[in-house]
Amino acid sequence: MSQTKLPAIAQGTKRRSRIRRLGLRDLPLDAVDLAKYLIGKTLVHDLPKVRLSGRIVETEAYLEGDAAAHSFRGMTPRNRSLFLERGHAYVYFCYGAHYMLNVAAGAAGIGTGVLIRAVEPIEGIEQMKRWRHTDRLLDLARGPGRVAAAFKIGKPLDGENLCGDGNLWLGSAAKPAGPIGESVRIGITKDAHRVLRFYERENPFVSGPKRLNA
DNA sequence: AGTGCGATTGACT
DNA sequence: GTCAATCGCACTA
Repeated sequence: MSQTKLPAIAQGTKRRSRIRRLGLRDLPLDAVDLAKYLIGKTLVHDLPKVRLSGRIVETEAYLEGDAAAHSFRGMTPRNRSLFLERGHAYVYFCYGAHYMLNVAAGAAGIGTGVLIRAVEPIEGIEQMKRWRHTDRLLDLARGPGRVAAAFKIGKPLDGENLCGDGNLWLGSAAKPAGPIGESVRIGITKDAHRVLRFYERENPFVSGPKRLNA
């Protein structure tokens, strides 16, 4: 009796169970804690024919009373998803060309969140290459606009609950996160001195200038 | 109704 | 390294 030949479906089940969906209770309440917590966790987008997934390797926190946060001047039609309970997606369109994915933080009514700035691709790499119009693995999801493009994230996913049973979700870490680095946030002009950017050190999929990634 | 600008990217000197 | 593209939205009037 051979044990080596498992049915394909059983192998698939076993492989998939390495990553479990994160629930609301898994997410720290505080935006800074959440930004650090998400490093190393998995971002998954299940499309009809393919699963896109990757390790989150760079994040930024946006807080209450933070002039750089979109919520600074209160709720508007654009930023309302940022005020949802933690774990919801806030997808924002910027520079006339790029979408960016945030994970809302805090309780409902609090406009804080975490920007996903870079992801190390794991599954669906061929599709990501096609959509991103590049074969360079390192460039697929290095930068917030690229993350959204590689993972096919656009306005329709704004407000999605990433801790529910939807197609876009957060998963546990496939591999534990390495040492976490900190720096100021990239590309902002207000409250620019605050150290609210977090990344996995020595990971080549992290964006940003070298001086910030020491 | 008009204006300014942004949590960026890709192309180019 | 520099720089233009591009457009939805918030703000002013």
